[in-house]
Amino acid sequence: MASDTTLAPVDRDETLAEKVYGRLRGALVGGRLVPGQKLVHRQLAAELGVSPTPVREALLRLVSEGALDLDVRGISWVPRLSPGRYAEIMDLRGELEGRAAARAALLATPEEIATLRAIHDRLMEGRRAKDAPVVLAENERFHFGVIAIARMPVLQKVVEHLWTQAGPTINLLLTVPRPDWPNGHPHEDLLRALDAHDADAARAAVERDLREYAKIVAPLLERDSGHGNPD
Amino acid sequence: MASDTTLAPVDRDETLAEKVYGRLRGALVGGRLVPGQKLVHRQLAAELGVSPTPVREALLRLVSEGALDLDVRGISWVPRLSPGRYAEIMDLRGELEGRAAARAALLATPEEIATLRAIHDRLMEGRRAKDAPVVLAENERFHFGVIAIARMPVLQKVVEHLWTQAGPTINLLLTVPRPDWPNGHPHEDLLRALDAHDADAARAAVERDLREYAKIVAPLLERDSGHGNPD
DNA sequence: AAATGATATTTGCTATAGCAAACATCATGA
DNA sequence: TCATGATGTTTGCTATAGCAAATATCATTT
Repeated sequence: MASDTTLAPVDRDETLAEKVYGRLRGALVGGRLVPGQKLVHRQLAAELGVSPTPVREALLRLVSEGALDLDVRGISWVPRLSPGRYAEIMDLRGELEGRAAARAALLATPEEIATLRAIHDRLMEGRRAKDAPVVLAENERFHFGVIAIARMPVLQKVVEHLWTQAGPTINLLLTVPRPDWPNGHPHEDLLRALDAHDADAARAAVERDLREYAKIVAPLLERDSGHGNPD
Repeated sequence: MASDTTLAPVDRDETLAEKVYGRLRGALVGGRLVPGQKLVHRQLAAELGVSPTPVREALLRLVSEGALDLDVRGISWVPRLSPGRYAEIMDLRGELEGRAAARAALLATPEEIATLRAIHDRLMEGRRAKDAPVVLAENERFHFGVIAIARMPVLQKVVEHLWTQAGPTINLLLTVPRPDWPNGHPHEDLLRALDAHDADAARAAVERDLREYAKIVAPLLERDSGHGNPD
């Protein structure tokens, strides 16, 4: 996936700042950081065993992506998403991922579809095993796999940022029993649409996926979206 | 525009990093940084009279927004947009700004529309005076004014990032005579659509604006999008 | 003349230090 | 008991220093 051209692997090792960023982003989208939580860069630095500089850099990057809030004093917070803002994020994801799925339906090769299907199988297996981290990881892989097929790098970055912004809400989801998808999992609709090169069906499948997902999470946000910054 | 509620102005003065970011972003969207240009944080720091730290912070923020490229060695470049990538950016802007305009058509008050119209008048006056900086600034104000009416903060941030990414291309635009909009300026269509609360027409106006804009810029990109990093 | 190699410079990354504002703690006083 | 004020700590921001890799410069060699 990385390079199908000649030579030149040797990807430089990540900087510390990138590692810290990756760790924090993982914690966010894994729901291990709770909304309202304060992130103190010196404390994090001590915990991670690095100097404050790369931690500060990672925090500011997350702020610029909208994944963290920065109050007037420069303190980073895991934001409490208001229901309205959450709805806007999911709405945009639906529009953008739907567009990517439509394009993917036109471009997908059988191999790519098979790869996606394998990801979805692992997702379902993780769900049967009630292994939340696996479910979350494979779900993310699935969604970005579709975007990769569509070859839309700008859209990909936008959705990555939206994904991170909605990340902390999923710990709410984990507190509630997962739905059983009486009409079948939307991913399966999407896979069929890709097989059939049916762009409209692909878009509809993604939109249904996100809509049903949001329908579960939204009510859980009501109680959660305080306005202040209690510490 | 900032606070129509009681008390509490006193917005803390910007940090140096924010000032540097603002200056660099302005240079990007004003076309004063040429694609392919290398940005060396220590040199910039010396020019701006600050230490390397806030400059580095500003550069990395722009990188995370996609406005600058970072090569493997950690050097920041003003990216050369490929025609395909430019098209993707404008396509996404069309979709997102179109959506915002549609919503703005439902929400806009007469006062808000009047404000927009004043902005557009200044834009046209700047154009008659061939004052490019004014035209660019008022155009940006107009587009984000529409988004502000729509009350879509997440979308706003996304479009800001897209705007910055497409920024360096406008110096290409400045080399070419501006079109005369034989069918009238799309902004005027949009203003009429807002007046009429016609969401579909508003969306169409924005999409036409961006499409015709892109039609001018795209051919200019062909020659410009080298792949390498000449210095 | 071209290639090679040594040296000096540049440059990004990380760590550290200092400052000022914010915050917490606690003693004092009404 | 509660308010006030002094003091020490925390914390974000900026500057500075050191390191290592990359780059540039230049002398040497073939």
